[in-house]
Amino acid sequence: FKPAPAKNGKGTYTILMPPPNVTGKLHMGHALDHTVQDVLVRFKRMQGFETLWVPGQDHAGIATQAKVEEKIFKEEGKTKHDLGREEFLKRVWAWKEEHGDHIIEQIKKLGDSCDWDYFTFTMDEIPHKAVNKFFVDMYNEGLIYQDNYIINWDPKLQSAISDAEVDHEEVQGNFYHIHYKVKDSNALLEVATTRPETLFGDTAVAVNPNDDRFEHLIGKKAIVPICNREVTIVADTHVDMEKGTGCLKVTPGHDFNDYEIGKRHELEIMNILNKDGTLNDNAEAVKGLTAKEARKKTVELLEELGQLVKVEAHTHQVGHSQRSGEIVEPMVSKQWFLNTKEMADTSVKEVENGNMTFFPKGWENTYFSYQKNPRPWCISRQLWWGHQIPVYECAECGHQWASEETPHVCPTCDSTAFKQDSDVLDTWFSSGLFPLNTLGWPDEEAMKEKGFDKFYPTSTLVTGFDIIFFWVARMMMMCNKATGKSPFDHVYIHAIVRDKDGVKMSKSLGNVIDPLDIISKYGCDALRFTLAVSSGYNRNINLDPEKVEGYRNFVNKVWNAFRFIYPYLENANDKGFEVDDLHHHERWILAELNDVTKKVTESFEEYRFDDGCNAIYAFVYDKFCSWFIELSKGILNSENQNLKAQRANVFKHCFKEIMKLLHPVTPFISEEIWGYLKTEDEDLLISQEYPVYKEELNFSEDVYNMERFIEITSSIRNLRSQANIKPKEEIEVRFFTDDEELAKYFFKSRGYFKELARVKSGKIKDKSIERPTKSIMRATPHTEIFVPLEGVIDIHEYIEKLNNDLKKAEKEFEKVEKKLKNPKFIENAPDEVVEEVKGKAQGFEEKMKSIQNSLEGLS
RNA sequence: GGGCGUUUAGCUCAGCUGGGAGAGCGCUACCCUUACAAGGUAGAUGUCGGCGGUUCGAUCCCGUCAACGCCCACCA
Repeated sequence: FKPAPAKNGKGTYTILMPPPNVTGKLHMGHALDHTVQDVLVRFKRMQGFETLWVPGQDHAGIATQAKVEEKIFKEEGKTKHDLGREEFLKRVWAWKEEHGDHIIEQIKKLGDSCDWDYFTFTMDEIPHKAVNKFFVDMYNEGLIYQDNYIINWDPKLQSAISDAEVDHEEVQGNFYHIHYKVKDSNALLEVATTRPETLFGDTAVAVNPNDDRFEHLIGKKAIVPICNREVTIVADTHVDMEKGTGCLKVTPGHDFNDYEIGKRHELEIMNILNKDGTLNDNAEAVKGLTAKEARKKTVELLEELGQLVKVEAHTHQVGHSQRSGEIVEPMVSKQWFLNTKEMADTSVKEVENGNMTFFPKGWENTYFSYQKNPRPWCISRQLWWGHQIPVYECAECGHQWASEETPHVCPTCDSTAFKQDSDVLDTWFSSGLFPLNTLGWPDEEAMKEKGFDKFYPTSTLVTGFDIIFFWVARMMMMCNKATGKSPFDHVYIHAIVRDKDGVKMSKSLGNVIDPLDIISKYGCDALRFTLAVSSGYNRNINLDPEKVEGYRNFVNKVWNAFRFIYPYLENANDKGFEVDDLHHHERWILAELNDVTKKVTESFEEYRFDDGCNAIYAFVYDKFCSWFIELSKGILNSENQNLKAQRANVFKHCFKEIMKLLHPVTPFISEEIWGYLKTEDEDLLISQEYPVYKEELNFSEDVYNMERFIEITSSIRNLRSQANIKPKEEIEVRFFTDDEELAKYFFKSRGYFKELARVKSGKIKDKSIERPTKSIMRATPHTEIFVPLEGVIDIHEYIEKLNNDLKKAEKEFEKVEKKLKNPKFIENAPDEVVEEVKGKAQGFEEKMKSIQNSLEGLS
């Protein structure tokens, strides 16, 4: 799994594994994500690239801290504050040591061929250094700053969270219409709000400056009900005259819009909430209540005062914390921010100018939409588990500075009485540097050792669309800022795995499919093949275990095919084969193998795993097993040692190539079978060279003939089935064709018709000869096939069948004939298309004639 | 409110720059045929969401309508 020097003039190929959380448990999403990556890595490795797949793990600030807090409270009845920061962190590390490996062990069951020596935990020393370096650089550039700003507050976690961590969900609420009195006037302002309890934090009422209903009141004072505070009536264009009552209460401390209005009008910001989301002293009348309780109480008080005009039902979007599920409270608070304006610009440009490409391309839009209007990223979290913010403040002189290393004294006054900021950084701040820190950045020695210059920028990032902003965009921004280069060339966004009905899997719905269960039931290769064959440029994969079963059967088919061939391989002499000596069936299968090689390679290179896997499946199942093996049985069981040896050589060659083609997708079975096929000086399959398309193996004439052979054989079988002829019974068949070349080929293939369709004897004549009676027939565009009527068949049914065939042929004929009669078609269509259509018309006509003749003979 | 996507066989989906509609699963019939019944052989099934346009020709390009889904947005 370690990078080996590149071969065949190839370069390096690097993938970073999206690091699973320490608290994580393996799910289908991982299985898909890792299957795709492992397919790519094994494919590129075999192609000769110096290939590195870097695994890692994320410390997952909030999730981990919450888990450990819960455990301690359950077992000891203590909170983290009872233990203190230092002791609590010790406990988290202990938990991590004990349980952190769980998901890693699960991942290994998927067959990931990543280099575990590169394993990086986001709280390791190097990532810590990276975080500190990046932070300090940004701090010194002024891009990281501390500010009082309105942020999303999670009252349950009691921490700020970023905009991206807020999900808006539809909630059934009410529109409360409230009367605000106007000072020195009898006028009443009707204000509509969904959150009456925030009126305690109102510091203005706003109307649109162009709204003549309220024009005369602008600049006057309104009186906030219950607390009777006087606030100014301001004019602001943000107010929508059509919406609500056209009159807006302004709560700059607890609403993002109002905050902006407040800034424009220099309004006072009033905080009415405690950290746990309850109302504080500033809302005397509802103090200590939760927001929900306070809302009820406020409405009651308003009713008593006669200032509640009406209540209307209203559905609206309310922000919920992705982490805790709690309703998020906008709150003004002192936090650390990263100004991402320029970084976002750069990361957008990098995609626009093609330095980084999305597959499928459509995801660009999503990526852009997140970054066109970036707001400052709130990076501080009021948690303990994570990278503590490397900013220090001196108690003596008040100096604040950022430092990569823990300082000994204050740089301005030499005092030792300084304190580090107690907040930690958003987990994504360290994940955003993952492409750098996994390769040793910023430690020069580590960078050298890990080959930073060789492996950075990485090649492909494989992930789901849900973290395009969280992770992809942040890596683009931060890594570009740090190095001037985008962290990857390609981003492949794969689908989301859903249940068979297209419903997202969730614990509560009980529709979760556990990859480990699937593996133990059907095998890892079957799961991998299913996921790969389901992955292209699609957005959803509806995973039905029956589908996995189907591909398990395919893996089994491969095994059985090998089991059949294996004993014959002792005839092989490992000399390979001379192209000139090849039997036409051998040329055919080699040409087909050559084709599928090309198709698979091209498909994998553009992340069309569906196309690639389908191509292998069809080749192995239909071409190789159904036809080549069947066609070979005669030779394999014959006494002709030369032919047997050559066929064994071809078999061995094909099977080895098939194992190589399959290896990226089904590494287990292919490596196992390879063990029986390889020569002594050949190494493991994983390090073999991937098959390459060769022009000289493109035997198109043999492919053309074989297609005819298959067509005729199937037709004979069809007739047999129609006449209820016993499978073992041998029959006489007569062919009529005017194509001399074809006739020769059929004659040459007579032995194979016998083996595959139980044809006892067959005469090949041209169409001028009288057709046999007491027979049933089938027509192709070039050949008529007659089988004597042996069993009992329903003559009416047979006539109906012929009529059906005739109708089909007529329909097809009419279609092409219509084209040919259209002078504009002849004039405008390319010559080759016209020729093609002419050929088809002729073929259909022949077929029609054949069937008509036969029908006439029957009547 | 803004944006994006999807609509093709019973189900899940593929159809690249326009030129005779495909796969897997499922279904039907017959078969323990000497690798494979987790199999074999044969077979049935589509107004390519509706309407209009461009074109010699449209599943594919343009317009429009409809249904479904997703994302973003400051909770009046």
